[in-house]
Amino acid sequence: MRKRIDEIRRAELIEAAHRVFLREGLPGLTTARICKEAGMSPGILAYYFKGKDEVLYAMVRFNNRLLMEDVIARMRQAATSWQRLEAIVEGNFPATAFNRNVATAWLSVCAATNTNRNYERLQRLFHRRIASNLASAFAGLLDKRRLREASLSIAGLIDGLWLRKAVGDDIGREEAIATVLRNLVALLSAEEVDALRRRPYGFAP
Amino acid sequence: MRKRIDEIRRAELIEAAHRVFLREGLPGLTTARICKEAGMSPGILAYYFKGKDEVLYAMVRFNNRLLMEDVIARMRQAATSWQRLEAIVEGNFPATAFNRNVATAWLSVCAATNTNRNYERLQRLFHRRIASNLASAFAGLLDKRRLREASLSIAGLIDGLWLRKAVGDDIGREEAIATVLRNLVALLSAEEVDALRRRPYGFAP
DNA sequence: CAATAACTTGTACGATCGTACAATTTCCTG
DNA sequence: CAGGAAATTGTACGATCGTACAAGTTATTG
Repeated sequence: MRKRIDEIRRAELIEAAHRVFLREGLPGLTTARICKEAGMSPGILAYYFKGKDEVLYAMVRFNNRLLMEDVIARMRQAATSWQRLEAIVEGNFPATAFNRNVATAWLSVCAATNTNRNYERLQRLFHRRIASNLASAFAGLLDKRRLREASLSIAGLIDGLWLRKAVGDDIGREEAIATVLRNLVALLSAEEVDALRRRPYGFAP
Repeated sequence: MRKRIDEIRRAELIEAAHRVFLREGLPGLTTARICKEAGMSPGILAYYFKGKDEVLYAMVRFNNRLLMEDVIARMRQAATSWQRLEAIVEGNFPATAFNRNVATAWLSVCAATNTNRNYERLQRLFHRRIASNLASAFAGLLDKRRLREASLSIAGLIDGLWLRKAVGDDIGREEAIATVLRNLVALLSAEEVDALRRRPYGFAP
């Protein structure tokens, strides 16, 4: 039973940290507030974690995993390469999460990447996953140069729209998705778009 | 002579704050470090500024103004609408500033926008300027809907590429500019691009 | 050359944070 | 029901930060 209560408490603290993080921002995320949010004593954090940084790391890791799993689930339901691309884009703008607080939180983590090695590793992994997913959807259709161009454009635009959301721009989820997909279509020729739409998932070049 | 030394010291402190900011990040930007960087006593900051926040505000404001003036200077040299667009894009990736530290600093400011009203006002103004510049370059060519689409894509992609730079992605200035311009061309029809290239600056619809 | 204003220094105070730790309570087991 | 391990509490310590302020130095002016 020891293992059980351990993981329960850790999960509770991580969830509490997440709520505080979204409400107070990264500078406002203190150990005392996390414990209070979880309804526990201020000292409890040091018992289940090595320190504050470990909680943060676990929190970011958990949310990245959540987003990734959502994207993967969407991709599994895709029948064509085009639907796979839609799944990637839509998955990167979760309906319940595309708001200013979440965007700001995400931005804070990116900003902290420069000083915190753990964050950097996490972000790098996260970005590689997106690039890998895009590459699989484009597989065999684009050469290396154009794949890089499309990936950078799509991934960059997704991040950019999140950033605009963070600074208060009035962008809706549907508009964000439409904007990315519009750019995606524009970057490809009509024949390429048609090929993506016709090509079933799992197509090997 | 009072006004003179006042502004000199203020400028020195702002410059010192800027250097510390780029080196240590937003969390590492302390009053003591700013003063030490400027070669002054720790208490001097309170004499020339109301507090730390005012220094930060002045610093961001100063750098935004610098970037804006560069963009405007480039736009003045443009002979056609297309060159105006190039000026906007190139001006948003300054050769000496498109590096990871600057990108991280910029990101930190965006992340702080949610809690700091002054930052929010500054960022909002900054974004309006870019939107306004883009609108003037597209004037008469695109209707309201497509203007919004193009502005959101271009401005979002610019911000997104800065974000990728901040998290360590290996993106060069030329590649960033080329990516944005490539998307811009893709979003327009061949006739529209041609019209932009032919149309002299100052064209009235 | 004073004397008054402007400028600069160094320090000290209060607040806040992360963390360690002894004390206390809860829970399980033999 | 004991008794020891696990879990939780509350506090206290050191470090760091922003700011205020008295004291000291420099410059200006009558």
